[in-house]
Amino acid sequence: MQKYYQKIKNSPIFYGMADFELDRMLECFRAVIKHYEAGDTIIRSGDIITKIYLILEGDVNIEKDSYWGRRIIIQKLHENNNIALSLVASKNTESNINAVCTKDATILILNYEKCSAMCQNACMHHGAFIRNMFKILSKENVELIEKIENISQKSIRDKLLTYLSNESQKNKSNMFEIQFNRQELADYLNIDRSAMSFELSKLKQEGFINYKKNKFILKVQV
Amino acid sequence: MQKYYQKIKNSPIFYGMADFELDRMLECFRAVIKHYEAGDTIIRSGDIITKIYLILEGDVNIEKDSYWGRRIIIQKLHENNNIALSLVASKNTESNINAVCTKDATILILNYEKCSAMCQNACMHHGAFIRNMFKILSKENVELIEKIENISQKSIRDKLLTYLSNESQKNKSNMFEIQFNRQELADYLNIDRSAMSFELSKLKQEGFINYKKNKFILKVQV
DNA sequence: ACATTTCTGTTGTTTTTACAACAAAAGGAA
DNA sequence: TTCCTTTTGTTGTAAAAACAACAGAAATGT
Repeated sequence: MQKYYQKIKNSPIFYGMADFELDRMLECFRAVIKHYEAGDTIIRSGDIITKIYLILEGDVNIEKDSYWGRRIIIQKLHENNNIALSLVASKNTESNINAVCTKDATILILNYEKCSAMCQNACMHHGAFIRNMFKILSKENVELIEKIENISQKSIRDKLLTYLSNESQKNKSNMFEIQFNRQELADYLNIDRSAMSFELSKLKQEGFINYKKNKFILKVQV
Repeated sequence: MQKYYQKIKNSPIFYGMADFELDRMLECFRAVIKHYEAGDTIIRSGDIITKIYLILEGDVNIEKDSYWGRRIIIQKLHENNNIALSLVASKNTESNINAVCTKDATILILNYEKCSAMCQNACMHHGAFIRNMFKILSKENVELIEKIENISQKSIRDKLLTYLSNESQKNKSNMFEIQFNRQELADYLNIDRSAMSFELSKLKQEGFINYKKNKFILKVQV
């Protein structure tokens, strides 16, 4: 635990807490650290989620299997992200998603149920913690809405321009670097990779954008 | 305010509060009630959101205008829903969505900022309130993920079957009634209405489903 | 009951996308 | 460097969806 203390302290979910408060919380939550290898399933669809998972290292995908085989990537999570935080609040709710480790990961696991039952009123730090959770969930909400906006566009071109425009706004610059490679971007936008590459080429030719690998320049105000 | 007291009391955001607590909260939050007519814009993209909006009556759409004209419906909100709750937590964040009244509405507006600044520690009911908000946001999160699942399917048929299957699960029955009419369902699933109607007919012919108006029977386990 | 409006289903045509197969470029390892 | 692997770009074809236009059904108002 000591090895990861700084990381834990700097994570959004413990934001603004002094060391002594953090120590108290970790104890109260029965915090444990668990390691997962790429390919491991951390949460399986159907599991009852009663714990909070904080990614300290590694990558995790939130996926959903459709009944006819196709796998949908809902979110890609990294360091400092929480897994399935929204499922903790709705008690005794089965998970409807899988959380799959895609890059060797270290996860901090907090027994939220136990703690919230015990110290809802007693533990003075609980209030700050739940406010942090609320903020995290809010942010996630905004991101999900953004994803819906992106994939709700009706053509590949519109999806790309909307996505790039959103990224540009977030970076407050018309030059920015994206987090996805081409296949991942296609998965995120729910389109065919080759068709997307073709459309990117066209957009470049027509002077709307420029790019090299993951660095993009949005030349038009969309 | 008295006219809507029971509605307010029974809303999820004030869940579990006694009358005296509710009174105190409403005062603390500087609660006001505002009426909107169908067509009114309640929140405009660019607004800074510092208040909590609770729908007591009427319908509200959360929409996003794409830069090339098309309007995307992100969510349809009704009685007991909160508008843009996720934007309140991220302080000083501009709204990136429009909230448009689609059926004459009565909205309870709470000055969250003022209250949370004043009584974060003082007001003993604030804790319960934020836990309620957390739960609401969690639920919304789960619904957004479900929408992403639905619209991420690659064919109209798969979108329909996924949506119907999810509805069936929620109703714990293979017979259920859906909340959308055909045009609204097509908007929600991001597909063309007529193409959707055609696919529904095929699914009925092939024996996968049966339906009459908004009542559906899912005959297969998908 | 009748007229009018709204909602739903059907069909043909055009446009867009997915898919497959391959080419070119970039990145790593020996 | 060279070989091999991974990523990205290109093209033709087949499949799917959007679109438009209309017909029939259901709901609504008078």
